[in-house]
Amino acid sequence: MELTERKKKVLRSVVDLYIRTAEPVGSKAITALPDMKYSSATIRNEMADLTTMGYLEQPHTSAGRIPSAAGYRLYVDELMAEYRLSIDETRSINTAIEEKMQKVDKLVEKVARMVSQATDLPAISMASRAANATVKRFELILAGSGSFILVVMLSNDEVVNKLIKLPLTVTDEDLKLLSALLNATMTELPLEEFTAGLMDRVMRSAGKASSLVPVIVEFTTDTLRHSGSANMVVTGQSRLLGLPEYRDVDKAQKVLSGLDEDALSNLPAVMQNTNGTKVLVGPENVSAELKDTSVVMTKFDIGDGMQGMIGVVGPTRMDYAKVTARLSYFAESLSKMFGKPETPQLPEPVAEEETPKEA
Amino acid sequence: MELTERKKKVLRSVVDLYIRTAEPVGSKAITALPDMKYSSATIRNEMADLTTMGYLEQPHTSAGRIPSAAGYRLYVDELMAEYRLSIDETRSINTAIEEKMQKVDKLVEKVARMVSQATDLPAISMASRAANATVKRFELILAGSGSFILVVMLSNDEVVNKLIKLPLTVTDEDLKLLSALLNATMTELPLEEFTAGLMDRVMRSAGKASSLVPVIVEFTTDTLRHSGSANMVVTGQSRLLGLPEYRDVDKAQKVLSGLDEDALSNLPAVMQNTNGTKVLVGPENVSAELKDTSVVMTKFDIGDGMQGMIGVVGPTRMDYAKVTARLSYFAESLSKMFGKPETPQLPEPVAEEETPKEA
DNA sequence: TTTAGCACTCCATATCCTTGAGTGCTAAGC
DNA sequence: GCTTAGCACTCAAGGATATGGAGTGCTAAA
Repeated sequence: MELTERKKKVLRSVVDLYIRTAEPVGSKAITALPDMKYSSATIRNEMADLTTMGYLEQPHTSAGRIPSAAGYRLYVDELMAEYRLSIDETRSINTAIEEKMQKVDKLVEKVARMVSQATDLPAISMASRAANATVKRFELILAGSGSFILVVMLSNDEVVNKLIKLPLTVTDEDLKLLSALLNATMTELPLEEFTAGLMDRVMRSAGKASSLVPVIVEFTTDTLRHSGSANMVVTGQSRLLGLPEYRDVDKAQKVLSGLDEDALSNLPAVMQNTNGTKVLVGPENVSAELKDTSVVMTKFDIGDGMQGMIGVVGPTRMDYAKVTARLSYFAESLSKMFGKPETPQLPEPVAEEETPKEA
Repeated sequence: MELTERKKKVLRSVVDLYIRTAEPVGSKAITALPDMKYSSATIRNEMADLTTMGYLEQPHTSAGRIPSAAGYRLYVDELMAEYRLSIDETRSINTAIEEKMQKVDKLVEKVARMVSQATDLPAISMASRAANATVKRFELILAGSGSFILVVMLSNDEVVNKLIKLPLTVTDEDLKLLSALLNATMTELPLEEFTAGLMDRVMRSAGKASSLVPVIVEFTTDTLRHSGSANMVVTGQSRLLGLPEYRDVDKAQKVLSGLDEDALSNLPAVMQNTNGTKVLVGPENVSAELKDTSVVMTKFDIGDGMQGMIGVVGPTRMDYAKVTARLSYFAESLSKMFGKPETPQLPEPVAEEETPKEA
């Protein structure tokens, strides 16, 4: 059967209405739309066709139609009108970002909160470090007799540290020597080369401080191993319960448990080869628990070779146009903010942080 | 009216039963209990008394009784039988801790997940840094021309760092000088002394690197300001929905939104002067959203002057005995693990807290 | 002081009915 | 040919009514 222009128009109307009302859409409701010049009977025929073509579904004989997954897919890909953010919306997103981004180290969490608030849906936010990092530099800082701080700088400019306490006394001198040794032997190495053999060699050269080596090596390999893994936050789950489709507690629980589990761990894989915004409709989704929901995700650039992803989870009938618009705008603003450190037009040192407010 | 032993026994039975069934408890159900030697009429009289005394409530005339907040309070404080953890339970908690604790920096999150799983309720986990910290030491590490890493060591042995990129070239020499200056002038100072005047003086002495000072100072004050603030994670919200009292979506939403908001920010204050485990029943609770739920919280020691708190949120009829037992055991195990400096394979003398030992 | 008995209350559940929105189909109109 | 008015039919949602049963309070007897 041919998917005529009129059929598309009807389909779009059905989806639009269903997104607004969450109720099955009848032929009469379509007729009432401003630029629908046909009678309800004609619409009924078109809707019957769309149903046999698989774009619409009927909960029961005497109900209106609701879009099927395929219907949403078509809608998202071709039919939906682009949503233009109002100036108000862009402004409120911008000020939100400015206000909240004082402390960058909570980036992931903050972004999740903001996105959740902006869309009134649960939001996912994650940042993944660049994979396959190597160590660029070790620093050992004395912190008192018997304890020191290990600082490991990675090739992706990430820095991790750890306070290590040992039952032996170390001097500043010991640490200087040891860090020189570490920097000479264990930098620029991929994870695979951190073998027992390497550790042995280093320990043998380390002399007095050799007992520190295992702790350091363990922490380092651990860091390298987990570099590249994602750091994910989900917030705003309770917003789901405000939606009519989740008045059914069982449904709600299924979805929520799909959200706070590590069930989302393959999201990064799904987004691997995508640029920009991706919409996963219902069954296309990452996990079984989410098969009755949709996920809209988009990437952004955090700089330093790191990537961020933000997304929201909602019912399949969510307002894709609005959500994708807001999400993209978020991603764009964040990319602008973090992606390019090389745009210092302020004499003010531009770190990842902003505006010293001390007068 | 006198609260006789028999009344207490009845009250305990009512609470026990209600915890199990989530249904109002009638006089007959009490009679059916193994060591109840009285008839239902007698029990009825006792229950009527307990109702007028405010320990029980009646949803409607012809229903059984449910405990009031005061009833739960009494139950928790005096009546409940101590729950003894089985060997299985202690073992599974221990292995969970061992497995998951590889990476300490995700402590808070991991703990929340484990506790939530162990109790089948939403869990809260937080770690608060010691308040009123001062800076013990600054370190500046070159990370490439135009960028360096600022490491700030606090008096509570916490270490924070930040990668700073600047549009000017800094040499290793510059950084050495600057860090000496910082360590000479800005360590051991409480937050209040970080004034504009101080910054001016430092900048004037800093010479070539003076433009770095504002960024450093800002980051430092920010760190000090947020030191003492808590780092909180809530997980397992969806577990609530499995409970009969939250089949009502509106109730569920209220509670959930009370959980993922910052509504919990005054929990630390509530726990301030408590040691061990605290039970907040219903209206005693931290926020209005949680007034129909109970919170069980307990502290543990992370070492380095930092404190952790774990807790769960559940319906007022939750199994207090079981929950508090598991929570305490968790807290104890974690204290053992972190409370003392990290001494590889040295058995340590630990914790003087009371020990629910395995049977 | 305890208990058996009884009348009473009120919720929960099931059943039945009505209502109305929506459909598919047919036949007439353009 | 396409479109539309009309009609019979279906089915879920909501309201009203009846019924069963769990539980109570009270009284009087043991």
